[in-house]
Amino acid sequence: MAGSASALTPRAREIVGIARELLERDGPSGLSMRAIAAGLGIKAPSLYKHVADKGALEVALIAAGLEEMADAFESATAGADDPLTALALEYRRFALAHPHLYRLMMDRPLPRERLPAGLEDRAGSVLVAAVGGDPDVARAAFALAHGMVSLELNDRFPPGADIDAAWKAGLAALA
Amino acid sequence: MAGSASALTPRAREIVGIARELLERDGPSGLSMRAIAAGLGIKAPSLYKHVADKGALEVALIAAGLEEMADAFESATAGADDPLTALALEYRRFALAHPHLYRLMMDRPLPRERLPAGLEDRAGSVLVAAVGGDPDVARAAFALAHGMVSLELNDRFPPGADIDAAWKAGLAALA
DNA sequence: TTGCGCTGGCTAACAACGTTAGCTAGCCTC
DNA sequence: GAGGCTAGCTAACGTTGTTAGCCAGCGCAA
Repeated sequence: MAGSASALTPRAREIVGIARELLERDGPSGLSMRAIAAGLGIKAPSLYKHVADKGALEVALIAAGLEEMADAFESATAGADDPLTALALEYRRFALAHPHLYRLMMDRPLPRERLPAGLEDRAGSVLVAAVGGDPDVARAAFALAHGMVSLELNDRFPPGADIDAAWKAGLAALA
Repeated sequence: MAGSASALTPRAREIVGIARELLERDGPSGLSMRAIAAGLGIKAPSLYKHVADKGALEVALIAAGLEEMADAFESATAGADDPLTALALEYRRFALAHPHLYRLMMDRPLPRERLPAGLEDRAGSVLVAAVGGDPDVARAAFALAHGMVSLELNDRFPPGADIDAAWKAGLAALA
């Protein structure tokens, strides 16, 4: 049996929902099993009747995030006259809208075998298409986008830096 | 060379040294106060006679890493005929040589006020020079480099992806 | 109706974590 | 010698993820 996100029982999906809220509101330190349980009016050990462990819960959050990103990318580039810029805007928008989720998704190796098959490729193929078909350029663009939002989220640019201009310079070079 | 290390007592510098070894060998989960103390043959609470808390210890590790990176960047670009490529190679080399340290340095907001003044700018100015003076292009190059190593460290590229070629494509575009 | 077993709660507990309080052995200085 | 500082110690607290074991309620079958 495949351990994908859609294979979750309804109660497990409730748990993931609360986890998502906690993560987005309070950050990773607020994402404790006891806090999740409290959000459902139950005690922490009861969660283990529905979820294997905290890692599985995080995998579910990651999978949901990847799915949302892929959806957003597809609708952002569909029929856009400049798909690369549209994709970049959407990438940044998603990351800034969900900073804690984005970090959870990106700041560790991907647990590929615990993820639904093909999920990872969905967002990737949109990018390759937007960039004109060259996978090396696509990977550089992916790195540019991830680097830009990662540095922005972590407040790594000097105060007063023109982040829009940096995006523009990078995208213009790769186009 | 007025670094944060000079603000530390000798014993504190020993502690940071053990912490560095533990982090690099066992990753962040191996970096516990008890493990650090054990490496010195003492008990965890004794560490607090020398270091304010674990956060301060991490700041010391981050500062040391930034200093090493700045040194490496300066000697890598000094007299290079292609400073941007030399910088990129050195950036990647450092990150792959110290993956856990690199993540500790980059995966969170910079604690600027606990860091030696000017440290952050040192590496930055090397990059701006290597890129020709345009700060927007420099930030895009920074993002490209950080994104590339971050994705590589987290095994984010598909198996068999030509990472060298992706670097080359990105750098060629920004040059 | 009685009884079986599953589901989904619960309490108690454990190990590991960062951290604080309070004690003390040894050493330097007056 | 006396005082005080240094740097260790033990004991303990609160929090974390997690396991074990118990029990109420429900559906179902004999």
